[in-house]
Amino acid sequence: MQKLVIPRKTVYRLSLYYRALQRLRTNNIETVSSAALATAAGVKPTQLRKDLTYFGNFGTRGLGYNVEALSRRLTEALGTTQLQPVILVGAGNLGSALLRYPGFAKEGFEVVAAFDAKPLRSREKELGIKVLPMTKLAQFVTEQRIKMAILTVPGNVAQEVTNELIASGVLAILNFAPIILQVPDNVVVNNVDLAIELENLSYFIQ
Amino acid sequence: MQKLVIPRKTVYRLSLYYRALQRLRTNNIETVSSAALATAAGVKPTQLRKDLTYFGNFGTRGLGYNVEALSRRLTEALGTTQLQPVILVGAGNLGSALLRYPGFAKEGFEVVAAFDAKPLRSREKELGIKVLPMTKLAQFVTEQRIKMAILTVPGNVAQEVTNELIASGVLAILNFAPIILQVPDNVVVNNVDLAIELENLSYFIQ
DNA sequence: CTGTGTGAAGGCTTTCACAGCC
DNA sequence: GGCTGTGAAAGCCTTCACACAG
Repeated sequence: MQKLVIPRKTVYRLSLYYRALQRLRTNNIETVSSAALATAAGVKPTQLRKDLTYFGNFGTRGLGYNVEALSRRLTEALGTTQLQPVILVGAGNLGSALLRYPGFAKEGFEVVAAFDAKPLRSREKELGIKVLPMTKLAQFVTEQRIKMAILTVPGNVAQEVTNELIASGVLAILNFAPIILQVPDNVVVNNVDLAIELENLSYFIQ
Repeated sequence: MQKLVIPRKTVYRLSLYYRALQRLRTNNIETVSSAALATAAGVKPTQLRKDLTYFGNFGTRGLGYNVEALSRRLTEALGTTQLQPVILVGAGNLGSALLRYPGFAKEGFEVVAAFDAKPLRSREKELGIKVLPMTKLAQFVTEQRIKMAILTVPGNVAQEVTNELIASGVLAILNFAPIILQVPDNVVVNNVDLAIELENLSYFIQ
């Protein structure tokens, strides 16, 4: 399966489809048309169908898609079949909140450890997880073969921490720091910048 | 100025440029080349220049851009010249963290009120803001002419709350609920879905 | 007759190549 | 010489139109 051929945007939408399918599953719906699923995912039906053809033909003409089967195929494609361990670096305001956020576990990610320059912060409420000092970071990542990290450190140390993560073997970073991280080609970064999202909205309501 | 001509992606990148410019400003750098600014913003120099031409010519050939002037022009374009009041709906884990998050204020947004179905939660630590019951939402939005809202309610009530926001006059929503909101054409929604971002990363490290 | 699968067309963005100005 | 500004080309993604299967 040559996954390099699949457009980035398609991959992103696969997650949207998967989400929508989960809702259908909990409602015990067995079959869904591209029109219905597309609406739930916020895209056009033709786009949904086109996206799915990158992975094969799962639909039944005249009927639609089997929710269960399509759902399973998407987890395979996304690589979320087995639980993926993740670490979180920077247990400040945002970091702590994310540790308590149930959304990750629900989607198959387990935050296995958190790191902070001042690990004593952990007192402030059971986060349900150990907060380790930064000095333990490299060893932990290497030994546990961690591949994914959530980065919620201040912008001025983000690049430095990133370098350490990459040196230890991390391949994917979800970055909340308001900085463009410089990383080698084999490392993927997704940026979530809350202030920029607001700023962007602000443009459209002028 | 016909702003409808400007590509969405360009608008988004303007924020990145603005960010990078702020850093240069604090370092008292007066002039910057498209190459340097592009690197800081994570884009190609030609793209940066192309993006800027949508707003006019600010560069000096052979020299670069004046940091101060370009910076000012970008705030104008983005509509962040004056402080924009924002409300937050849903003061749970994530919502509370965002209330304490300094990033918004730093970029010119003031969260003027928070709303929650169970406003008593507010006790849990001074959030530095009143948490009002949902019953006060419509009146507040109307009276204060609020245009922007951050939505951090559970997915199953997100659409319902959205309808209320829109009916009261909100035009832009930063949505953290894992749902595609159905809104009229004159309303803008930006989605931030943390689980999907992780899922997306997971695909690329297979 | 309904709804998928898909080559082809269309539209949008990015990148190139180079003219133009300091 | 250095760096911006920009039409033109290339690339990418979305949408259309319709063949085809149940």
